[in-house]
Amino acid sequence: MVSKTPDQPVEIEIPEEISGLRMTRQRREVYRTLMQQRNHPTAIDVFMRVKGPLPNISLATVYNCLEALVQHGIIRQVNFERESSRYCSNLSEHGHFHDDVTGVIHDVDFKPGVSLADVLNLPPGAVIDDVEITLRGKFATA
Amino acid sequence: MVSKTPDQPVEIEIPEEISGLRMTRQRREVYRTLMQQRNHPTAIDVFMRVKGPLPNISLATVYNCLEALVQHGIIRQVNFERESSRYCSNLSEHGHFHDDVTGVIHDVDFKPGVSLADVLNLPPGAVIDDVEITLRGKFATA
DNA sequence: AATTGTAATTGGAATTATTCTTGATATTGG
DNA sequence: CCAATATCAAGAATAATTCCAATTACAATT
Repeated sequence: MVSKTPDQPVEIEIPEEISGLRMTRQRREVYRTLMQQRNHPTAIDVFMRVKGPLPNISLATVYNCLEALVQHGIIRQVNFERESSRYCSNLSEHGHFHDDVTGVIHDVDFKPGVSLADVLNLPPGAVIDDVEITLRGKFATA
Repeated sequence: MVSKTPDQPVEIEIPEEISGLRMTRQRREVYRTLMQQRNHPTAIDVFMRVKGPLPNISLATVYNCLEALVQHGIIRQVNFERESSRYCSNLSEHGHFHDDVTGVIHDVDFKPGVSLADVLNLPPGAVIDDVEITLRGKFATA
């Protein structure tokens, strides 16, 4: 049995509906996974994890759930080059730093008060709906 | 024969070797295409275009050439979400704005004098090797 | 100019991530 | 409860890209 030690990830309560999307059992587990596993899992990562509570779920359903969650703005889809998409439940505007040595992805927040227009020469009249900032590199060896 | 009208795209001279990469006929044409066609073509776009001067070139070769050119830092590969990769010969650091209405991609330059670290809370010790900034949106209707 | 070794190219098969299709199940409104 | 609708599962299909084995081109050397 799972002991509910304090400070351990306890079952997260997820409402019946989020942003107009009905939470089915499958969507709930997919979303719960992303809430708990903050390391930007791929669809397959999520699939393997969700198989615990829902052994009969199919990969197609995981893809469907992820898509539905993305469409409703409940999670974000993150792409690195042409690798498998990754998903994250951190909705605050942020970029991603991909450590080429370990493969770990770190969220990178914007400094408060800066806007894109301060940094980029946007084409006049452009209305930005979505921004994606991805960095690759490594950590300096002490 | 081709008339060399001034201001028209004239055959671009491409040396025997660039950044240590030997220029074969195929690589030369692929590169020439990217120099002339600045609208971020996909591999297939390049393939179709290069079939003019080299009717027997294969798609695999186009992919090989593009990869070789990218590896040697002669061109850049640009990705939007999970769409086909696009390629561009503009090596100056810049981002891309994807117009969702027309599909056109616009280069977006950085304002002079700004550095990433001014804008982002980079993880301490992170050494950035590559930056990708992609924007999606549309143009305001006058 | 022939020879030889290396690198590049071709064409097709294979792979990978993802999407689509279809029939079965579940869920909700009346 | 029943019909309408939405969701799900399983596997087939697709699209982009990569891999592979067999030529072919090239460069250096004789």
